[in-house]
Amino acid sequence: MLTVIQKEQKLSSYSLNAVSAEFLGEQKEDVHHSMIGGLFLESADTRRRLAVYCLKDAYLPMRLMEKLLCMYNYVEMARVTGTPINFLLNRGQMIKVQSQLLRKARECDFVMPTMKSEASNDKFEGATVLDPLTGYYPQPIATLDFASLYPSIMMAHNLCYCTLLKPEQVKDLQPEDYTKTPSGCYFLKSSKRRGLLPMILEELLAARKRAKKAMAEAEDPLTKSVLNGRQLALKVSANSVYGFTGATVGVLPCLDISSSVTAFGRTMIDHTKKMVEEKYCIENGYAHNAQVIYGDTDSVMVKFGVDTVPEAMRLGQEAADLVSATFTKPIKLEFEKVYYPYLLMNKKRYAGLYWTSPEKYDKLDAKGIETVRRDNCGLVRQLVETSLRTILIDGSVPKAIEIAQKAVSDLLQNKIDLSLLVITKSLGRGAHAEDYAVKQAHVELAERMRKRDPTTAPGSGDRVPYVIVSGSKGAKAYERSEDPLFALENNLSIDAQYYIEHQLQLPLLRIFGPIMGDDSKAQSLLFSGAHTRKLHTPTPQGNALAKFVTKSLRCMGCKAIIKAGLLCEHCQKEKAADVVIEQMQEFRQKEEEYNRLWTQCQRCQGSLLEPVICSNRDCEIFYRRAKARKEVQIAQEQLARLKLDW
DNA sequence: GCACTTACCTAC
DNA sequence: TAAGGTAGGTAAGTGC
Repeated sequence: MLTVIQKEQKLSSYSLNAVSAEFLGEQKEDVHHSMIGGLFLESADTRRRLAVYCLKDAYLPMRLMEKLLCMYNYVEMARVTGTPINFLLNRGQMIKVQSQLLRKARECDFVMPTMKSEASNDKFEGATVLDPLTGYYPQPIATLDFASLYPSIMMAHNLCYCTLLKPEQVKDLQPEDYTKTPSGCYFLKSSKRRGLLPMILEELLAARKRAKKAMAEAEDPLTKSVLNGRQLALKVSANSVYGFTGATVGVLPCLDISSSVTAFGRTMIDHTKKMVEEKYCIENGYAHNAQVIYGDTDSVMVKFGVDTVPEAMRLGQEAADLVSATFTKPIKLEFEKVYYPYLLMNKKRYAGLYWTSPEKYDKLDAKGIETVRRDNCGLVRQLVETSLRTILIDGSVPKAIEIAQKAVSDLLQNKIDLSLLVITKSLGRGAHAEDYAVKQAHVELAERMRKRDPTTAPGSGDRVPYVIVSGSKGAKAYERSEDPLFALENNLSIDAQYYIEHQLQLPLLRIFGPIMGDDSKAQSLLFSGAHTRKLHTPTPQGNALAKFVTKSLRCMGCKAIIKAGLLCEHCQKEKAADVVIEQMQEFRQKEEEYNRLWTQCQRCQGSLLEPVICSNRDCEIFYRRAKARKEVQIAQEQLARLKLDW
């Protein structure tokens, strides 16, 4: 489950405790490793406690697996791509494309060449990001998107290994038999020969359509979000087909395909921008000149100049249809949503209220800014989020300023919960300081933690949580980073000034600046004045810091802070553990049901590990014979009777 | 103080 | 060993 969660979810922590809290609203019955020996030896009661801790650690991943519909989604992916489930877990995207390619190749009587690929650094030009006309837009902005741009390009132009032509081959062909791509490569048209990649993409997109439909029909929000995960996984799989052709470290790179795909994409976004701006202008009888204020890869944001959401939607829809008609099938430009109001901060950074129906907005959508980045502390994320909400939804800049000022003042008075000041960054590469060219706060901290206790220090790929504590003047941030728990235990004080100048200031100014139309005014309102004066009666640091303790470090009975374990001495007698055992018995029943469903031999109902055929020799022989004599059909009928979707 | 590089994380 | 792609913003360290 760790592998599954790390692959599928973007979280600040991947500990069993954090993940369970996120998806199940439950936590571990934690016992610090130093206590295990003592608990085991002491008495039956303490051994029971130890057992409960172990059981719950086993129980939580099972619950996660069930809640996230892992089996359903992985079985679906395994079937669609023809890839074993353990490959889906332990390997990357390429194996899926390779499997599909092999399957399709056999179907079409091709063999796949074995390439002796030498590590090359060949790069190719990617997508266009239109220069943004940054600023705050109090009027509706319509967004037009190409649906699955890269896959649809490959399908529309029949791009594949088996349709790529060498320039000298082109001479013998009629012009209507091939396409020349904007990057100067030639491909055979589908009327001559259908490419394998386009066929694969069709299947992936059909599966995605099914998932989207199921998502729309689902009622439970979690099921909905899991099905959303599935359709996104299929989308990534479809995009990976393009990625696969461009992966020079892979088994079958073909940059003629990938660079043709991006080249088509570049011409398409330019064409779209031009067409929209040329059509929707005063000269053509419209009230305003439409303006494409931004666009990235497959999307354009259009300011039609109209004042209401319905008008923007109508024009957006019309424009999308108009542009779509100029492209080969299945390329399609879709009108998706209107942003109103819209704050465009920079390339790949914007926020706005997201409307898909004229009655009311769906949500506040934010891209690229601090609220969606895991390497910011909670305070910044929270403050940026509430500021945006207050400004975009309530329309009140003064109220937003008040909130921001309060945060600055709280920070200086040590009133901010330490958990909100924790920054996390992932430890890349070898995870040792010497592997890096420049010193960084989280890397240096990991190094120091390794010296303190090598068993618990973060390793390669882990996310390192840290806070910045006060230190000597002029000390670099990497010298003042500290493990939050260590800071708590040793009563280290937080460097409020650092958090103001290096965490809050610029993100807030980037929001308030464009909205107030004046950077220096925003600067002086937020970061100088009465609220920035540090009160002379500093709160004892212990109190402020003590707020930051994960739940697993609190007694389950009275919530007192304890170093490790389930219950403080005071509550030791309480039987909180019984609850866990009860829950587990309930789960046990579900598990049995689940086992029945998945692990019975289709012929003799014997048990087996993989849901195909058990190790009973007779069954195995039966199965192989059936297959050998092309009696698969019989097996399929049997399956159908058992209502299993083959 | 400034330009440049590196690392991280995101958008698509 | 196995590893989808490129574009791009931002913060902080480094070197002049």
